[in-house]
Amino acid sequence: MEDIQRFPWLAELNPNQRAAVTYGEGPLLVVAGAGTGKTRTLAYRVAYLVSIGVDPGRILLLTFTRRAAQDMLTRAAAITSRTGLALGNVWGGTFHSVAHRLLRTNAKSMGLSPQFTVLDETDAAELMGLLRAELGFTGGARRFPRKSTCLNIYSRCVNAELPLPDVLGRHYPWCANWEDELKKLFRHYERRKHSGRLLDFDDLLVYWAELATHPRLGPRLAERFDHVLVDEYQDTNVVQARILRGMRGEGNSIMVVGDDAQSIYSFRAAEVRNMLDFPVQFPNTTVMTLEENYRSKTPILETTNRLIAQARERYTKDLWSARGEGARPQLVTCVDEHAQDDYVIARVLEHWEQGTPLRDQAILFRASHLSASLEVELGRRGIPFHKYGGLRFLENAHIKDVLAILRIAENARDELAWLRVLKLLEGIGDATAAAALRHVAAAGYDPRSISTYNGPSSAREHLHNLGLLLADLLETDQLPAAQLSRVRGYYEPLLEKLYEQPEVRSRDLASLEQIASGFRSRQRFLVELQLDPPNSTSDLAGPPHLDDDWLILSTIHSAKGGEWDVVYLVHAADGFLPSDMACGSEEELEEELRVAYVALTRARDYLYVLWPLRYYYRRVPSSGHGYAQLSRFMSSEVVQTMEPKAHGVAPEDLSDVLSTAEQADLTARMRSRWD
DNA sequence: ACTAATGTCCTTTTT
DNA sequence: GGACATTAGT
Repeated sequence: MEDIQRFPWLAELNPNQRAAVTYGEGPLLVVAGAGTGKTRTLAYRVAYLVSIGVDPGRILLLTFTRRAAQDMLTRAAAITSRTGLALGNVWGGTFHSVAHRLLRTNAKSMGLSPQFTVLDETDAAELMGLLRAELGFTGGARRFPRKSTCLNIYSRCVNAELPLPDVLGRHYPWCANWEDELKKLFRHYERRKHSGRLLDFDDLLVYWAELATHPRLGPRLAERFDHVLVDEYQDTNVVQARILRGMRGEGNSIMVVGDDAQSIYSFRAAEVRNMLDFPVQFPNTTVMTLEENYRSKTPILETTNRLIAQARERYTKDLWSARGEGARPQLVTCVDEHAQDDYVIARVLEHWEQGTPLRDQAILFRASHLSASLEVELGRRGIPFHKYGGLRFLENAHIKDVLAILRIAENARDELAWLRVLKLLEGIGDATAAAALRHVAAAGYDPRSISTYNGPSSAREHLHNLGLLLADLLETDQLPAAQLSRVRGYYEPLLEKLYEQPEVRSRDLASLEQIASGFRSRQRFLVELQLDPPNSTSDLAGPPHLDDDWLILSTIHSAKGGEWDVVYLVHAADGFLPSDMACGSEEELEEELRVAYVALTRARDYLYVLWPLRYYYRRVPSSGHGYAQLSRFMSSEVVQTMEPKAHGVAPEDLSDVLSTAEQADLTARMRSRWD
């Protein structure tokens, strides 16, 4: 009460939220169901702490994405500004980005080179592949696990803190007979990373954990912060939990927020137990729960409550709506994928005509490729949209090529970057690239020395130019965008020889340069790009115009934390949701159910669940004859439809009408049209 | 010895 | 369209 008089904005919270925001000493676990104001609570908490005099630079806010941290800090700043207070420099970001920041300044104390560079997932897999070949594990009678599998196994060992045999037995039984080879591979992987001054994503966490739990270094780090706040705690892994235990010092307090019903990252070794066991790991924890939902109208919430009621194991209770009655969710059966596209677009336009902007409507799907036909159709009809998730912009070959050149300038010991750049040249393959790299190593890793490598004549001029380019990047003090521009000057001529449609790729390089223009140092540009890659087409587009409006397309995973007036879940068929990739165990299926729950709980006013009855182009996993089945999670008892009949008309199957000879005649005529 | 091209199989979610 | 193995070509 006293607090409300001092800070009137606290009256904008409900009593439970307010209790969490103004909570005093000791660890705090907030179990917050979907739409119960989790983000709001964290933002107000930051604002509150700053308002009562906590130094913003001593607050650490850990979130799942960079965007989430920014959103919260923007909201917090808006609140404090109402009492005439600036928010200041709160430490905010993902575990990985904060880890990077801490390791960059503490590299020496951990025995790391301060010039280390970061390997992203594909680079790490590439290194696994390289070592696998060097160690002679490839080419035998028994097939060795592919490089990405090797990395996944390694990564799970690290992130789950489990020994190799356990991981193999539990998740990769078909690789169990390679245990010795894998162990050797991982040993070499560690060595090679160290000699190349490289850290992979997992290293960022692990080194931070080592720093935080070290008997002498840990306490020094912990006393650096007064408050540590963690969002989406249900999706952290045991290394992150260890970091948090280390970050708990004498005088500081820790607050975590999460919802076990929304844990959807166990494929990345996230551990719900982190959240459930928090009170055990942090003695004297206070637990608070938020159950009042401010997002969804009652019929939607009843549906999502019924949906999650199918979960075998669950801790959070049912939510109740503060928003009252509204339209019932609709389960829509479509004849095929095109009918689904048509139906969704028709409803989108209908809602738009009734006043709901496109940006307040979202189409959600389990896997990125499931929106392909919809994207084509939206493009054809001129309806603007932005897609979130599954972009893999950085994994495009031409983007990787260009960035590899910058990475050499940053860390000349990065052999992966070298090999990639060298193998672009004509006449240079694995063996010559490796020889060229030995030449550079012999010159003390001076990148300029590549000029003097006596390679095949077809590549000699390019090698010379590469040396000049690298010298240019090293010697001058240009901004990242200018450096990228130089790199493009070297690379664009190669681009035309290397790829089919160089214009498209060239445009991508232009947007990359656009992104680079936001950075002042090459190191920051490279690292930020790796740790926070563009995740949506809007990240790649220029700044939006005020009057622009666009529809949202998103993977369910990328939609986490979002909410929209109208939500369409498409491809709600067995095999897609749950994904047939995840039907191997009870645990995986449970997680798919939670994925479905995350999807449906994004809706505020209207919810449509759609599934196509028939698939033409893709094999349908469960029933082999082109017909799908409704998602096992979405029975009519769960989503109570008002639209019993199927939408769309299937084209008649004419495959038996023509004889084989007539078919051949038809195709022959089509083929010879230009003769 | 090395590179380039061809063929076959598989295709989730992301820091 | 990518990973990987195999084959053709220099």
